[in-house]
Amino acid sequence: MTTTAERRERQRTQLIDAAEKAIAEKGLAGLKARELAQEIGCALGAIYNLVADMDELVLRVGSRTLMRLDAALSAAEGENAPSTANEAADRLVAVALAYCAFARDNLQLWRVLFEHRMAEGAVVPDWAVSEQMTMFRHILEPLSILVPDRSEPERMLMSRTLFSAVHGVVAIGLEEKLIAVPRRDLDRQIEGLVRLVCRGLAVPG
Amino acid sequence: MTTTAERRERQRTQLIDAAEKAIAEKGLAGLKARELAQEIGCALGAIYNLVADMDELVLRVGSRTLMRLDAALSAAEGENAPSTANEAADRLVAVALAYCAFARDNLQLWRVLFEHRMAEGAVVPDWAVSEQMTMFRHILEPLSILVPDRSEPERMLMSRTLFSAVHGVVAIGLEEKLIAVPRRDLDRQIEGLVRLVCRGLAVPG
DNA sequence: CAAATTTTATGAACGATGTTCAAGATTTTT
DNA sequence: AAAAATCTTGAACATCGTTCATAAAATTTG
Repeated sequence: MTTTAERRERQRTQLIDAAEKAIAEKGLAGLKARELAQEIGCALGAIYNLVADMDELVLRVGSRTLMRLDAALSAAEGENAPSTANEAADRLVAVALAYCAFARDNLQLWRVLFEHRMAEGAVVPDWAVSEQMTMFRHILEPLSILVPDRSEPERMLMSRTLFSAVHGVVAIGLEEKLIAVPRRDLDRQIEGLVRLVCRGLAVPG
Repeated sequence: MTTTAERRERQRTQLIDAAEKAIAEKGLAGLKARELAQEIGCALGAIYNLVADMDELVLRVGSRTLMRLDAALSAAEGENAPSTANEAADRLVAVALAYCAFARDNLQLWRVLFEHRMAEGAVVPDWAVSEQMTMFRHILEPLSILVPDRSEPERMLMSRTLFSAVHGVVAIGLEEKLIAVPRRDLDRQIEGLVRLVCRGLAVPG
């Protein structure tokens, strides 16, 4: 016997599945309430029993994307923690390249993480905000090898900066409004930037 | 006596003015055809005699934003060209900080440059694409002082990478979905990144 | 177990939106 | 001045997300 709550939860999952698929295939603008309703076989209005509005649906899809991104970066990190400066640099390069690969392979879903804006006046719920810090974690560990003399808050800020820099190169490299950058060149740019930063960090301040 | 063409051109300018103001105040989502028509005192349908569609209007506003951005970066460059590595680094820092300041002062308009997506199937017109390369120019000159041994195409790619990196820091720093970064901290992050890269470039390969 | 009550599902209707187009107003040409 | 070409108008259209009275279903109660 399936309770009402269970069925509802299953339907909510179906809804997010359908939304994820729609965004992946057609972008954020291709997310239509009516198509979702048809896809999961419910009435149009029933969607609003599963989520408050489309914004929440987009946030839930974004949450999934962040989870998968985190898993992809973790996979790129390999087994044991870096112990030398060279290993730390290699680790940072591997994570950065994994970020780029994920963005390329999940272009539309990845874009939603940064391009989506809430409706007028609405605020991003707490659970969605707290997830966002996940990504910096992958950079913090290698950094503590590279610059062990800096304080933890300093390294935190450096993590954010380094992540943002790589993110920028990926974002503009994958922006097809500009001249497209070939895959190899983009990877080279990213590796070059990360190694450059590591070299700069190695030089005494 | 004003010819029809002149009046039309004036109205087109009014339309872009109104669109620019609307985006600056309320963001891209606050751009409404009916409000624009009311603002410039014409019928709703008349807008489509001035621009093909809303996409073109957004591109024209973006073109203006790019012009102003270019002017802001030029102003930050000062008078004479850098001749030493230190001067080149200072120049790059100044340009990067000017980019950040412009983005902050023109947040909504600046965002449109990167967030706007054309309608399904539509392609970005050539004039809009060619404008986009403007920004890299401000970085190329200092780079030729910093790394005179690299080839011009190589420096071109490095310009793009450095611009993208700074852009990323600014973009994520100004993203209010994440925890807001205080103005001073963001400026420090940017200066730190640029100086780090310059230091890395100074070290022999 | 049947009746009453609460909860849920439905899709037509609403208010916005960008865009189109037949018809009327205006300008230009003859 | 008449005729032709052009421009302007705003109602109408197609799509959106969202709401809500009503019907269906599930649950609680007697």
